[in-house]
Amino acid sequence: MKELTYIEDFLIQQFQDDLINWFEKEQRDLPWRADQDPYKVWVSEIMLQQTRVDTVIPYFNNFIAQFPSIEALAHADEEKVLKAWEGLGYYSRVRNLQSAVKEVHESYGGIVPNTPSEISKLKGIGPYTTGSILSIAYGIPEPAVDGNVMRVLSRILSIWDDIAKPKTRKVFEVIIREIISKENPSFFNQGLMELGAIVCTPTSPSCLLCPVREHCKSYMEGTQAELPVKTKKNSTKEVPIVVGVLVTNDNKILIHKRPDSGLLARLWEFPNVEVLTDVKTPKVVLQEFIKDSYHTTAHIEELLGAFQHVFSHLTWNMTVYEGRIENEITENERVKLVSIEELSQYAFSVSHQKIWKQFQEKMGSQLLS
DNA sequence: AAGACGTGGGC
DNA sequence: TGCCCAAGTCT
Repeated sequence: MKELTYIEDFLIQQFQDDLINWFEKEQRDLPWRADQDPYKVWVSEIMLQQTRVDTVIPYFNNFIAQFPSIEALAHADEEKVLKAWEGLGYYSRVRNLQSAVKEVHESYGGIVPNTPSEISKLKGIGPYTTGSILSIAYGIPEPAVDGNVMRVLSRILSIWDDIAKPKTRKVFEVIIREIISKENPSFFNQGLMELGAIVCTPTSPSCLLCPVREHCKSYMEGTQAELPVKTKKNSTKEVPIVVGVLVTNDNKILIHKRPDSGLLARLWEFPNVEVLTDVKTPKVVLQEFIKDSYHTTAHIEELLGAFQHVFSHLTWNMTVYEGRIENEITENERVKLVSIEELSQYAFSVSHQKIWKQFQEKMGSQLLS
């Protein structure tokens, strides 16, 4: 295997010892490190996907307090689960997590499986999460190759493959299988990630503080700032959206649940529609949308504001109006009229939370509950 | 393989 | 301000 030419003169045993000793001494005190409960390891690994540690900590504590076990999450109301994830992003993660937890509860007697083939069949568990759960919760020497690991190893071994390419992950998995500690795969994998998080950072790595500096080829060559090679993605598309915060005569707010798949699936939001024309004004587009969707006439009062919301792959250019509607809307699974207090029980995306905040600031005391 | 899928922080 | 990033997975 040509990948292994990277480690022909690599001191594996000494590298493992240096890395693991450093991790034992310097690891951060994080809530998911209190024990190795496979369920908690699992929840933390899902939350940490593409998400910063500091962001995850309060979500993790709250989530485990509400859903402390496989059984608790398996039986939980999806609405409450989504609410516990509100603001974390990538919401399909939590729907897949609950779905997989139900599968473990029903098909594995509530025990997280400990083989790569079984665990990787669960929804939301890909190659990285398979390796992280198996190594951290069960001490099984499987590679857990994430962005940190690719960055750290590309520097240590001077690997110039583009880490943005899907196939590059496999190169690192082959190498990890050769160099992973069979005695302590948990600390080996976590050590590599921790090193990437606090020492071998994307920009300006702290090489002088690095416990494995003497093993690092790019440090020897002075190329650590050029690695890893990572091609960048395309810029995002802009989508104009018009939104209405609509209040009934008895001060209820109209909210709408998003579809079961796609962007922000199953989250709640204020009525909105993409503005596909530049002939009609956003206000007119909104009025027609409300008439078609809810069979009621809205009296759009004034502009609440206009702002941008940037996602990873697109940007919403939002125009937000406030308005009044007659109290004759038929509620159903996806359309509800809620009081101000009730509204806080529903999970909203951040963009619509911002809208609600603006609305409350503007309306202030006018809306008494 | 490449694009969908969120958000907040750092420079 | 704008761009890149942060413990990926699914289609």
